[in-house]
Amino acid sequence: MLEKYNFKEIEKKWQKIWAEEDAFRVTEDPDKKKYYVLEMFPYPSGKLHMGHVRNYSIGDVLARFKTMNGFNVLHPMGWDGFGLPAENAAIQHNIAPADWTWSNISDMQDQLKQMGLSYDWNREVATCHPEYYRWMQWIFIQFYKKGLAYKKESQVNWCPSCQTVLANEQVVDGCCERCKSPVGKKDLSQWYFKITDYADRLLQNLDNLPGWPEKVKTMQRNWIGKSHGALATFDVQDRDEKLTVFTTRIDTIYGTTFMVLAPEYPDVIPMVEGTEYEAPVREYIDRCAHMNEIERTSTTNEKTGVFIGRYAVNPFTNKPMPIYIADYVLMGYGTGAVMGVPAHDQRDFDFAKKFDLEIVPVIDPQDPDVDVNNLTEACAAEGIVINSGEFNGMNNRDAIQKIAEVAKERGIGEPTITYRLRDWLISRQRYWGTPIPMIYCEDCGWVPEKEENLPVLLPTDVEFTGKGESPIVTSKTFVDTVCPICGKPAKREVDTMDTFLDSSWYQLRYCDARNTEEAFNREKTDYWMNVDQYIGGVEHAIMHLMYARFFMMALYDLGLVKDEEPFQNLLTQGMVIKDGAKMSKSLGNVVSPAEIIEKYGADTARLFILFAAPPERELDWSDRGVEGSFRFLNRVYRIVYDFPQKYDVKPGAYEIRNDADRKMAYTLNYTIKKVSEDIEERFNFNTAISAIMELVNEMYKYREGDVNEVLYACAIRTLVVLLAPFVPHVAEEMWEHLGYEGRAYGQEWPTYDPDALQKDTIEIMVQINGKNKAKLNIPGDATREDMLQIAAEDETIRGLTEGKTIVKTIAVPGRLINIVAK
RNA sequence: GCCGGAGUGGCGGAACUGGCAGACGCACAGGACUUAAAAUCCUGCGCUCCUUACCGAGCGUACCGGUUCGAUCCCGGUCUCCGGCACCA
Repeated sequence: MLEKYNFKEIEKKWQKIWAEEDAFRVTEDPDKKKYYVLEMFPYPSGKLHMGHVRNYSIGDVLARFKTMNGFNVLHPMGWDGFGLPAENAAIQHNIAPADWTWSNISDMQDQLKQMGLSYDWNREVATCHPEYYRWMQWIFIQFYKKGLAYKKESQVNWCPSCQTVLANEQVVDGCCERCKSPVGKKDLSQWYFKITDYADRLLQNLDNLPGWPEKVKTMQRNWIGKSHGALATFDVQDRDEKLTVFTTRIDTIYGTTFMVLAPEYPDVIPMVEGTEYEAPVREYIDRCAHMNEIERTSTTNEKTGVFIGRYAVNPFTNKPMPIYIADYVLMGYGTGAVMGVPAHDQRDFDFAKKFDLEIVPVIDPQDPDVDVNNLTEACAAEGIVINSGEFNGMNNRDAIQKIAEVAKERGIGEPTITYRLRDWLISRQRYWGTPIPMIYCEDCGWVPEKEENLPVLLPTDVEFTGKGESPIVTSKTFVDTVCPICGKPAKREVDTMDTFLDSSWYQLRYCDARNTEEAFNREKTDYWMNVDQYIGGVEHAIMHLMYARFFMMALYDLGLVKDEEPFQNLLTQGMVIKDGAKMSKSLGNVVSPAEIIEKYGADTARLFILFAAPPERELDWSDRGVEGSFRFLNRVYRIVYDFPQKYDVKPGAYEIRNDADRKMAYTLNYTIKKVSEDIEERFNFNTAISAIMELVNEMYKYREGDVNEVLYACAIRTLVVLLAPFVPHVAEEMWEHLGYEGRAYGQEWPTYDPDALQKDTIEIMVQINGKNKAKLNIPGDATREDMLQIAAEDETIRGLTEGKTIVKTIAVPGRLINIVAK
């Protein structure tokens, strides 16, 4: 070990040793308790950013800590290799997406290795590798056979810039989640997964995930959007059609004065054909069809719509009510038809005002501020039912139950549950993704490729045009094939899978990454799964984390895994920001991990990022703060470097000779306790590190005095071991310098001596009427009675209470005394 | 609009179960070492007031109120910020 902390040489040296020793390889060991730490794998953009550094530093501390605590730790890493940027690179720079991606993977792997992360690289996966997507295709076929995958023609979200369809989850504020372009509509035949079959399980199981942040669970609950209500069926006057609506407020059905259908509602055209209403209705439908998501859902209250010339009959009042089409009704939710109750729904109220429709109040909130016969806005409050025949006088809550029951008896409705969640559209009109292993035969229809023929390889003879069709259609070798059933000429599906499929099961593949016979071996996944701790950004709260849960449930139903949930505990780390804003090129506040590692080393980068904030919170990057962490490592390095020159002593049982020894031993044991608990129970690495800093400060003070060499040797040794999970390179260097066997990382995590934490005398606070007034030294084991007696005999305290009547005294052992005096 | 979360010095943050608010670090100031600087080491560092100084007093965890011997923590209300959902019937 050199006198000066030369991080570059140290880090290079130890990374080489770890690689040579294959130090982090793990295998299943039924005799050891397992622990599976997983960080969300990156998209191989080619460059590591600070978010990655934070994510992987957190995971690495945990993995190393658990290993030192005797667990058999699975800590893998891989690449979410498919995706659009590779294809854009192909269009812009004429590079094959595969070449671009593999080169990025290689670069990023180097960067990760420079961080000294304890990954078992033997288990590395890349979703764009044929040996991975082969099993992705296999899983798709199992889902298909189970009836979970289907192809359907429908109106889909279309990103005009990415030239592909998007899942519902990928449309954010009416814009493409990736490129922010306004999303349009398009009629296409696409593959879907029946995630809606799992809506209730996805929702229910959230209650069994105490290790997940409440925030993420709430977001998923909102997204699934379970809603209790009722269906009610209305006859159309002089027609055979019936209109069924979904409502959560069947108690207001007597207040229905009109009906509204979504413009896409299938029965609209037959109802207007050949009438004077046909032309305006067709025009309105056409106008809606050409609006993009933003125009369509703009939240201005200005309602538009067209009367279709037909009337529906209210089954409870038998009154005819005009039927409209209007774009505020959405085809994708409920039934695409709603009953208009202007008195009690603001949207219906706005619509009624605009089209001069009748407003009939049916709930009286019994509020003096509300005149139900002269409403200026819809009244959604609860109250007493009025104008509703036999139901008058009921509380509206009871009426919801009662009217639904009566409707069911009369065959005009029933209670029902609706979800906001839609089926998952998984087709993408893109090249760089897993080919959907389906074949279309004129005679047999859609047929899966034979499993022994997998993988269906991505063709390389394609042209990247950037037009609205999968580039794979340009391949001369891919499309034409034969039907796996009848052997006639047939055509392959040219669309690829949404990349979120690839990342929905990678945690299973890591358990058995090199298996060429099956996606994963059941025994191995039974040993390693579930993931004990999953770590990643909160931006994946809905999409990735819900898709992965769905996959796991479906695989469970297929009998392939033992649990329904993939991730036992979830930690969502906060963003790394700088100067109060997200790091971005446009703001020019991007700090590159490569620069920091070059200037200070990986250990400093890791230490700072863990020290600056607790993991869930945003982390404000500070260049000065990094220097502080670097200074601390230098300080540690020096105190360890100085050690053998002064004392040729090994740690062992130490004797406490004086107060200084006692204080040193206390700090040492307290630090072990604090660091262990902070990592284990709270993931508060910031306070764990600050405790180690305090230990170092104490050691600097202690070594100035009369040193108990055995105690001091213990402190030095413990310091290095405690630091090993955080700053692995320099910890190993110091360990080696101290002349110990093995590796710091191979040591057992230290335990503390509870006796050393017992103090003979402690200082407690004395309060008078709740205000701090004095301090008192008392024996550490003083009881409540002892404390009160000591206080009563103390002159200072007598002085403070002189002339006052003591009303009450409170004593909390080890903490304080409070005297209430008048 | 509905549902979450947060608000503490100049800054990042700490206070874990209602018990000394501000640990640790950054920044800043002063000192030691040095020909000098860097590095390092030591000291101080919430605000206001009193005091030559020592000592001390008051205020203080977004704001208003409550419970309690005692509140950053519990309860009620208000404000602000962040996140999610949203013409979802």
